[in-house]
Amino acid sequence: MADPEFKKEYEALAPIWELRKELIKLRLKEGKTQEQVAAIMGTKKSNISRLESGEKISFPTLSTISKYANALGYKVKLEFEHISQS
Amino acid sequence: MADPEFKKEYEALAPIWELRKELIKLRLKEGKTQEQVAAIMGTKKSNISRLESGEKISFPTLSTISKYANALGYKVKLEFEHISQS
DNA sequence: GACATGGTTATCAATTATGATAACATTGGA
DNA sequence: TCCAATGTTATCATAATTGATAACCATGTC
Repeated sequence: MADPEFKKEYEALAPIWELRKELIKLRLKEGKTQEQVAAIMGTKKSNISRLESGEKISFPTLSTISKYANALGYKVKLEFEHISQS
Repeated sequence: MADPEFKKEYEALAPIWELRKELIKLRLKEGKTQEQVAAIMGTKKSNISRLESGEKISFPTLSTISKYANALGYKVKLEFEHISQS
């Protein structure tokens, strides 16, 4: 974490970890399994697993996130927060 | 719009139009050109144009949206709204 | 008119995300 | 133990996004 390159990478990925945690939380809250969500989305459970906690992190498209949310009865809302100057 | 298939397509794309409008609004608010944003993001202005208002609509990745927002001094925040049952 | 600026469009290559299948790990219950 | 359910991982094929280049349009200014 002392390595500025690594730190930058880590910080860039942080939002993805947050998102994943949210997705899982949402799914459990609605009492659904990965397989059920997959079925509604028209895909397979392995893909849901990858989306939620796959080893190789990727940046899903808005389409995927939206489909996932819809499958659980939610819709996605995007907001932009101004970063305070230092 | 009477065609249910078309209607479904349209509604699925609606969030993208919203996002695009927001991106443009944010950029203008910060007084930056597409070329300036592109430079900060490490890409070209044509790609920014496509992202903001390209003819062929696509669903950008969270990575792209995040980079764009960061280039303008913002960070992306995702929220999930429960859809009321009908 | 010539020119610079900002934005658009078309195209192709490269990268990345997604889909599908199969095998495996883990857990809990009968 | 055996079994079913749930989630994970690996792999490959397909689809989609993104990058880069170039040409173009529209506008305003000299």
